[in-house]
Amino acid sequence: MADPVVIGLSAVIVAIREGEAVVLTVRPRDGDGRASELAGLPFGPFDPDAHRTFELALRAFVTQQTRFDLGYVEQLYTFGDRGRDAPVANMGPGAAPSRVISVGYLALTPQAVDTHAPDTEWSSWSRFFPYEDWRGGRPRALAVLEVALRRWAEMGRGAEAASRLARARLAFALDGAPWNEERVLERYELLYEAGLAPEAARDRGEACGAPSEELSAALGEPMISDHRRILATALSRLRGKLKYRPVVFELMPEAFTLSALQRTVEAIAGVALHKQNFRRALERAGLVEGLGRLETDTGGRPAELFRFRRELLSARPASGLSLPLLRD
Amino acid sequence: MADPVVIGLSAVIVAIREGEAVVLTVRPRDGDGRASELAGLPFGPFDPDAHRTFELALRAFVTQQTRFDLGYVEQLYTFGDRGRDAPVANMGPGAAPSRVISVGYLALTPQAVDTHAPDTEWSSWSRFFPYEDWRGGRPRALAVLEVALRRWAEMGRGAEAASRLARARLAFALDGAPWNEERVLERYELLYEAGLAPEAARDRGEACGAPSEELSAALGEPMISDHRRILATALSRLRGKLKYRPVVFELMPEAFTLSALQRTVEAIAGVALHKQNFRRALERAGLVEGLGRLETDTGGRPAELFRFRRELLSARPASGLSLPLLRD
DNA sequence: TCAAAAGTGTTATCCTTACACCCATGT
DNA sequence: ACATGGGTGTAAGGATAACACTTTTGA
Repeated sequence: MADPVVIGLSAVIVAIREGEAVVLTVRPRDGDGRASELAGLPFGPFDPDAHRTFELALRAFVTQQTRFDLGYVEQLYTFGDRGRDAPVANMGPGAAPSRVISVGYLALTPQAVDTHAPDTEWSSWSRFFPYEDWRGGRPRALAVLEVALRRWAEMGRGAEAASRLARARLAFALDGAPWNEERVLERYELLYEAGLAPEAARDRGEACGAPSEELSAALGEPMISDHRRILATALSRLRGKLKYRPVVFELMPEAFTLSALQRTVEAIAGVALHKQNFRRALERAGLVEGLGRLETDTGGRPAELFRFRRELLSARPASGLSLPLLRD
Repeated sequence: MADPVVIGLSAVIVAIREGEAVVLTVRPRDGDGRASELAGLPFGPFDPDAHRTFELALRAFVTQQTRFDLGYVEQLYTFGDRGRDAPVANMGPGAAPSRVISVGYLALTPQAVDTHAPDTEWSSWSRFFPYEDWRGGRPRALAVLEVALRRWAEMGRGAEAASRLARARLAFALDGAPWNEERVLERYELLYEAGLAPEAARDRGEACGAPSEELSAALGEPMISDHRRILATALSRLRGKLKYRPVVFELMPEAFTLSALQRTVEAIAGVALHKQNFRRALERAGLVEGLGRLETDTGGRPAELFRFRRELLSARPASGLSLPLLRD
């Protein structure tokens, strides 16, 4: 009756490095030891006999695979749709399973330590989602995508065309629609549905009709199997959670300046924030406490160092940060 | 290496009935056809060959098991910890799997139709979580739990005692701490950890030290395997989501009065709301549109009927409702 | 002395909260 | 007439968004 299934675990491990949000990626090797062309997330099979919980299993294999110790971890989503490439985990020569289900996890860490593990590196978000960064104003990639999306919309029959256009407008802030930074997954899925994301053609088993260099760059780099979908899910979740839970601090060192905190929030949310209003909101929330010490090498006037009042986590329905947008 | 695992699907199907939030429960039968003493959620094995996605599989088995068609569905969480009873799904006489992983889903439906399926019924939340309903002020069950929780806290050694007390205070609004309706899962897990929830003793394989009638009633009815945990996850998610996505409307009929809408929100959130402010917030959000028609059998002045402007779902970053609390 | 980045003050506006009151129907 | 529930107005206080300005360092 119900066939057994193999469970895989995938980890989106996020850190901040030089003001950019980065993700730990790997290049898995095939049987002949050749590294894959595409990057992927750290992933591994879940062995129910060896581990009591998913989370323990995840921590174990990530440490083993990337020599990296996870801190904050949360479950994201369980991906099980057919029609997407199954992860090619190294499961030895047992009976090949008919289906791989993967449980995605989001992990946050305060320092993007170089792991020196083979085939492992920190990659910027924008490598995979070049259109998600609005810190410097509307990203150029969007102009390129807009053309392709409109063409796709026009190809719809009857009411389909209008509906496609409406969805594209909303997701990608076309024709003056407001940008919503949380809808990362929606945008990725639209690009997938429109057949623009290279993964779509690959999953259908078709050769992709090589898009222009420019369009390829605007779409971002594809990843192994459904890993870019998992990454999009992680970014959506993280951008949303930022606002109602104090998760940013999991990405910060013990002591930090308010500007560094703001740059971190901006890197995650992909939008520029209003300095004073950001600080006022922080202060009102009481999330942070001055240390009296100063950071001197800021390039200008020294900045006071602050710490997250971690004790609040257990002491209050601690809320997240508001994102006072900076208009441009 | 990685042993295969069987995946089960569980559904928390929520509706509103006579102003109460209700959940579809079943009483599974064992081999001899005897119905279980405990209620459970509808659940079934996931057959990867028969179904392309989890969601399709879920819809199919729920319809088959309860004769009920699901509308709104979202994935909740994937539960895989060892140490909790595995669901006893009817999987025929194949090789017994070593572990069952269950993917929980939340479903919302506008009418609590009687399904007339055998062993299936609509149960009020409060049967399983009597302390979660603050609509009529602080629930009496909390006074009973408070005594038991303080006893548990005192049993901790050293700093453990203080930490237990602090956690209990926050989760259960003791000593003047504010009530946070979203922390349903946290409360359930605290009761489980404290050994108060009957499931805890059962999972440890111990006989439970029969608590008083009164305490039992305050703790709520236990469920099969980890279903009460799944239910708590669902309630937490739903209470949170209410505030940032217009999900309530999935529980309403096409046309409804504003009071009925408010009663629905109150039933889900378990708190009483301020009428005028609730309406003002609704109006500002523009979520709802008057139909001009009136509902006459209200018991007083007839009320105008409204409809949810469903077109907004695709047209805007539609937000949820604010919960303007009514203080008492 | 100037650039660069830190940090402060102030205002108009909007939203939230809280109060009290009027309206239309059935019995 | 009155009980019951539907529906409205308005003012105080707090949060947000937007403005421009001062301070402290290194080069």
